[in-house]
Amino acid sequence: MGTGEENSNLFLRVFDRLSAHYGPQNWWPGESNLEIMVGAVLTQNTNWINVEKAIANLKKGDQLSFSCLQSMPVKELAEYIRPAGYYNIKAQRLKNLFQMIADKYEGEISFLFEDSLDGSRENLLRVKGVGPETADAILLYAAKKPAFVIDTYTHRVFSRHQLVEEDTDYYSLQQEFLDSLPEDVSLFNEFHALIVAVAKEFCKKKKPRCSNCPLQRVEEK
DNA sequence: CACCAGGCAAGTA
DNA sequence: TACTTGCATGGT
Repeated sequence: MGTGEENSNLFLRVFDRLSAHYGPQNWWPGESNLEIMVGAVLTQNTNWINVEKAIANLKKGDQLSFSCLQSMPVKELAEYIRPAGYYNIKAQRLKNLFQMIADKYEGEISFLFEDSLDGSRENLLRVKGVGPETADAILLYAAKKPAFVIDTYTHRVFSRHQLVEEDTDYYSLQQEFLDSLPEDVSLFNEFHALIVAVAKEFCKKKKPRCSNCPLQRVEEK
């Protein structure tokens, strides 16, 4: 990957451009699978900086373990995660997630991750508050399974560069990535992180700065 | 001051 | 099915 040669696969060419421009992203920040899972819920429609504050609160109170979080009243959890915004609903969503792991995987996160990709995704999606992006983020970044994460940035960057249809949906867009990329967890990990990096610099909603974007004319072979 | 950030669910028509 | 709205703090 990223040999410097221009790749004939358009999506891999995008990856090569971004990889050459930005270098390794080292996602996902988080010291444990539990921390990554919690972060995946907390970052819903929320700046990552604020998620880090919420996680720091849990760590400071020595509450970042499955048993602590599982037994903690939802109202108390909400106070710990307050800086991440939407704290009441996110506290309930985290409780829903822990309850599913308790019910279906004996309270062991490792058992969830030992399940098949499709099986674990189904159970994650059944949790109220876990949608496709959150589920795939947990599967890719915590479980290290080949689930390609789609987010608003992915859609914005690729449609703005006219690499995909403007009105595509989550699963169609994800399928395009799965169809054109080798099934490689570290590639999926890095690619998603690189898309976020380029979007933050060049593809903000309000200020589209397209000059000097590393993806200019990537569609031409 | 307005706008946005690594979504999701529920309500409406 | 296709919009719209609530959820909420903190940075620019």
